[in-house]
Amino acid sequence: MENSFLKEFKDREYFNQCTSFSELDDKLNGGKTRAYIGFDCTAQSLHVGSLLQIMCLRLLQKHGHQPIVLLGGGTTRIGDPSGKEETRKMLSEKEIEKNIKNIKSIFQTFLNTKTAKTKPIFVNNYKWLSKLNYIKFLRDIGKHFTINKMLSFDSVKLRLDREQSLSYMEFNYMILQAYDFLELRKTKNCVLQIGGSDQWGNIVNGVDLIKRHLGKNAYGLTTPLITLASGAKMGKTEKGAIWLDKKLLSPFDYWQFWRNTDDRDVIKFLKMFTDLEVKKIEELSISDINSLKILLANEATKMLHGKEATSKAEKTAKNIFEKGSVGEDLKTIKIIKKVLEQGISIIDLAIKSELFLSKSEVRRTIKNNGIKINNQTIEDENKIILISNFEGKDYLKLSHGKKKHVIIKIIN
RNA sequence: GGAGGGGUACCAAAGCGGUCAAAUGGGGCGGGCUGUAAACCCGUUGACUUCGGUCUUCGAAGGUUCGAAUCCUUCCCCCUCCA
Repeated sequence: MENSFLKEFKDREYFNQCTSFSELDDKLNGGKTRAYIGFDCTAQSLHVGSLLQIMCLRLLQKHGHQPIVLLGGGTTRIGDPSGKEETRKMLSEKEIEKNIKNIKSIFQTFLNTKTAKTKPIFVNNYKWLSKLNYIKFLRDIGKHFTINKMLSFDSVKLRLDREQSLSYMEFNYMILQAYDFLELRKTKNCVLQIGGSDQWGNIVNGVDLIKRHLGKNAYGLTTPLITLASGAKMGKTEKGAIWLDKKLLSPFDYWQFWRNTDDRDVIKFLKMFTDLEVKKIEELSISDINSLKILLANEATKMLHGKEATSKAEKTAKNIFEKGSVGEDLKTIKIIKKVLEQGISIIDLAIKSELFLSKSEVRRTIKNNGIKINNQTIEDENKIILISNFEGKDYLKLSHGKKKHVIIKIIN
């Protein structure tokens, strides 16, 4: 009988590859199982690109298993060459520690931290990696790895094929990741590692190492690389990364990210990134695609930022896009009344709004009819904004294009 | 260690003494069409500007010249072939 976790894992399109599906199936059916995913701590937070991984851990909990979140304090100091064309920047110890702390907080919202039996275990591989003894490590662990095989892994092969340099330090990354798995297998009885499809090689190494070193079984499970219908990779847009952190990306912008999903991706995303039952999702009518996008935005935002922030975001979106008005979720820029009595040029005001990078950009946008005040297109780049432009209210809406809006509010 | 080739804007890639803020493509941004979608079409894409111009940019630093992305010197980095 197929295990409930694995079944839903497949139903939600999380499944890509597994080292030994039937054995893993048995293992999961046997009771509470621990599984881990490693997260890179190169950035100050995680973005949507890691969301599928997080959802895997969430699903694990849902089915009564226990997730282990490995924050790669050690491996981040090395840098995974998988999928990277170049050696990464080296981060200072301080930065990494700060990143870890911040990233950890994300999991508090996605995972259930209350149910004692399945609450997530956080580990930092710096704890064990930093203590390794080189000679001992080479004798105990290094002997299980052949260079021949290591060279055949995509992460290494691609770099070598392109004649790009790969430092010895990075070359060791896969061994360290394998060692992480071994360590967790030993100390936490963690039998499963999940990861993106690009991690397959690293995961298999871990499974092999455990088999050879401990003579025990372990399993690997990977998720597909999500490519958007547009062909782009998920997670980063040109405007910046879609951060899972309200300090870096407001709930409203997060909501908008989902609301703007390509038609062709909506059903897939509903399955992947919401808690709605797969069966129900499949029954939804795609003829009303925009309602589905709103549903997706609501569900996804709720999970990260909570109910209240979500309904605010939805309301603001409705006000802006359907009524052409404003919403309380919009960024508000304060302006002193005195300044307005003298008048402020539209260019200066636009710069103040932080919607533009330079005055040149403001001028250009005005020429292209891209700036509006209270829905009125600005035609003259020399226009002076006065109190009268506020039309009796204490605020006005400044827009850059159709989607970027800011509220300018008068204060004394 | 020897012999060549190369580093140009967000990316790719032209330019190889003035007409170069630098062709072209991609990406981005704005407009149109629409549904806050896709596709398509148009405009735009260093900064500042009193719209006359001004300033900074072609790996780094010097030099030649009235004038340099373009020529010379040194340095740094990358690649190809040989050892």
